Amino acid sequence: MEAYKRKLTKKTFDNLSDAKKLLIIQTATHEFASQGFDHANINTIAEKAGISVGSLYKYFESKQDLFLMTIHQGTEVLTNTLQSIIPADKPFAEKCRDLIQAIQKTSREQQQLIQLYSELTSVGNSDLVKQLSYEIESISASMYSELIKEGQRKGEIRADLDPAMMAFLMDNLFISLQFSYSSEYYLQRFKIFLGDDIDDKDAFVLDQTVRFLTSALKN
Amino acid sequence: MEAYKRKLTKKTFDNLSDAKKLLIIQTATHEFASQGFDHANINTIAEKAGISVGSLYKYFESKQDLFLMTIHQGTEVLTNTLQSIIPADKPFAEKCRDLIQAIQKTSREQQQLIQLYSELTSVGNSDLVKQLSYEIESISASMYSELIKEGQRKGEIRADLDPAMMAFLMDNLFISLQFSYSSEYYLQRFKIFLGDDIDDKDAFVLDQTVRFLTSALKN
Amino acid sequence: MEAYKRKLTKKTFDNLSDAKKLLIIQTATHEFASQGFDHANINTIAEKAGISVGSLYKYFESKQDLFLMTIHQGTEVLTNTLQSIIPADKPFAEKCRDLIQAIQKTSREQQQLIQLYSELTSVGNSDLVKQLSYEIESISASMYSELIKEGQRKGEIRADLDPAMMAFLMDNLFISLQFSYSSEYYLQRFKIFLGDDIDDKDAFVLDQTVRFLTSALKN
Amino acid sequence: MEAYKRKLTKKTFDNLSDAKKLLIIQTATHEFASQGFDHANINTIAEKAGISVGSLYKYFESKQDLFLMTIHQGTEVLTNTLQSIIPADKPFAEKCRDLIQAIQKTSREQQQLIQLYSELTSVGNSDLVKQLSYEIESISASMYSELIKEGQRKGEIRADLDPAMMAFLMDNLFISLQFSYSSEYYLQRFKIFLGDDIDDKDAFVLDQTVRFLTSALKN
DNA sequence: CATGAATGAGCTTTCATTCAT
DNA sequence: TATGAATGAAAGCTCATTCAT
Repeated sequence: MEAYKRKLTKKTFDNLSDAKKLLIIQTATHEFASQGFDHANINTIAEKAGISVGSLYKYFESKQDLFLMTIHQGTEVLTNTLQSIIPADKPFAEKCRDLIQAIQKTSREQQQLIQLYSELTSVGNSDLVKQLSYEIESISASMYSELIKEGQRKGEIRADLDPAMMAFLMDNLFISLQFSYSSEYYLQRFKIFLGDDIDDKDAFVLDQTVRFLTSALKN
Repeated sequence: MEAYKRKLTKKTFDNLSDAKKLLIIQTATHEFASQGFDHANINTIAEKAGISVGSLYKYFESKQDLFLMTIHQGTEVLTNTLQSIIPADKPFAEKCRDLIQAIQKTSREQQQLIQLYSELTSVGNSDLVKQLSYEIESISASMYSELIKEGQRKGEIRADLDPAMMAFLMDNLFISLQFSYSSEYYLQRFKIFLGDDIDDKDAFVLDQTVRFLTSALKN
Repeated sequence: MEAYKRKLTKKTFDNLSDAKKLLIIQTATHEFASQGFDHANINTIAEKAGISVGSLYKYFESKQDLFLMTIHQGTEVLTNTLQSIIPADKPFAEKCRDLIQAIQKTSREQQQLIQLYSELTSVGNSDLVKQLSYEIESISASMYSELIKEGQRKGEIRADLDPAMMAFLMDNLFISLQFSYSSEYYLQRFKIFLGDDIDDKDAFVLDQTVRFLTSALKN
Repeated sequence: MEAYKRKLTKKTFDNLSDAKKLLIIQTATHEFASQGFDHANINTIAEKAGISVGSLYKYFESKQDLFLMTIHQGTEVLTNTLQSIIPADKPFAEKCRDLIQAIQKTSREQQQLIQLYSELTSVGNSDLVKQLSYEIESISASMYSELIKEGQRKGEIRADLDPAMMAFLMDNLFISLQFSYSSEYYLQRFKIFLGDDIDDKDAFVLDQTVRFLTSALKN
């Protein structure tokens, strides 16, 4: 899995000023998130970022690389959230609550990042995509897994549950929730299940999900 | 939501022999599932189905309509599975087991249908897409919701849980599982969480998921 | 010019009931007039006329033939108007007035026919078009020419003017006026010259055009 | 009417060398004039002009814009002729003669431009078409109108004739004459009225038309 | 290094006409 | 004689990528 490693950006991009790098990333993120990978337009991105296509291709090998880099950047933002919640010294149930609350908050604030992530499937299955998905998913996998194990050590979580599998199920719930708050299609579906006033129901959704999750795992 | 209704196929398609209809649906399903909506090629579909493009456009208004029809067809297959499990006279836990087992089975057998479904987001948000998504999701929504309510009536499921919300969380888990067994990207992710030998772990996944779910809801 | 003669309709069409013939002609006229020759759709015409395309092609060799037939029919209507005005026993000036008034009236009532006529140029230059245009134009040519000659015999019109040439100039004026009342583009132009309230100025246009024309020719 | 203004060409076209611009304009003019708007082929134009379709679409938004640009260019040529004749210090009758002579000359030399103009109607009625037609027609409208008014001030033209209406009638005659010398259909018609030896009759046509026109207007 | 003009394959959709029934 | 399903060539337009300046 680790075998193939390639940088997503060329040195030329790394040498850019932070301001310019940020501008390019933001522009690309916006375009990919709003148009989807296929309909995103490289020329438009270059224009909106105030650089030439020629330069863009000096910084990135291809459209795909640019896309994957925006994902990579976005993931850091999301990972940081996990890092700030999971290691805390709190009971499992409270961490669950914090995580779900964070999802509700970031899904709305960082809508584009979630939308980006859900475009990953459109891109085909190059080695690069595999590498990236590994980077992304293995972080969640190990963090949630650790969270479960810790809960089991502390006696909060049943010992007959497999930590990896529970991490997987938790992540499934969290990803679904993220999509439900940010993608148009999943928002639709959210409303079909719960009614149109989703945005007034944050507390309800939070409460019920915490109950569901803690009850599922608790000793 | 019900206001706008349009047939996905023209009468000319309905008049076709069952064999021809099936061939077209299968060909289109395969193309859309393997290439994604944007990269699917109408000319290729026509050629592989042994008809002319002209005819294809006599049967369907547009590429989008053809796509949505394949989804519609596919959904029926999946819905049938639900219909055969949920009304049964069994305890809730057993129905959960049946449902997850069905997911494991159909996700592999009907891989294309799941892939198709995950393409729905690429298509934009026409009224037709909304109508279709409503058809699809509201069936699951109501069936799972009923399942929960029944469990509550029978005292199997805690009364403090909201049936609609629990239906939503269940469906989230099930959809995630479906994707994990059929989409390349989610399969990757599945393996990152649980190791490469996914296909040998059906029983394990089934068992753990049932535990998780029943424990989450049980009284 | 007379060399090539071919019927525009097949015997099969002639054998149809008058009602059916009329329906086909009206439907085709409407489609060609509103869409233009190129964008007119044979299948649509058949459908709206309540017959099959197959039948339509039994009645007419081609789209072009159908079009030319509608023109042919339309011309008769317009020619009738000339026939009713020119032979009358009135002074030249009054006939001019009658002609222009007729143009104002029929251009609005039979808008489609004029629009049809202006599509003749789009059709290319087959022998059939030549034959048809000859039929149409030679009638006006000879009638206006006779009108002038008669005016000259009666001493109403200057003898130094060539009747054929004057007929040509008159017809130019009349055709331009017809277009100005029926084609969208020429109506625009009409308004640019005379202001937006064209429809309130019939009397004015009539009066000024009669003055212009009679003064141009009078002895 | 002036409200909506859009450039017909993109900056990229303006930046081209004059030779290249001219080549593109000429190629497009030829294609549109010979094939008509609908049958003109963008790929053919690009090929004949020695550029790629991609480039053509970098220079022009659409087929329609390319077409309208060729008209716009053509109009300038025609307008220049008016500008050189109408302001001269000559009697009205002589200006008429000059105008008609100019029509006979340019209609043959610039046949394509006239054919182009007669295609304007095929294009539908976008705002762009309206804008362009306004540009074209209002120039003739005001110039002819001024010509009449000047004639009235100088006592050459009857005071009871409305200048705008007379300008309209004059322009009708002139446009008809232009078409008669350049469009195949109208040339046919010309010959039906005057006989096949049109090209030997320039002097005759000129003389008779001047007589007609001056007599129509003179005091 | 930066630029941005140029490329051209590729794709959806239309519609006059045919012909088996 | 009537039908209408089937055909398939044809055309406008897009956009990732290159490369001369």
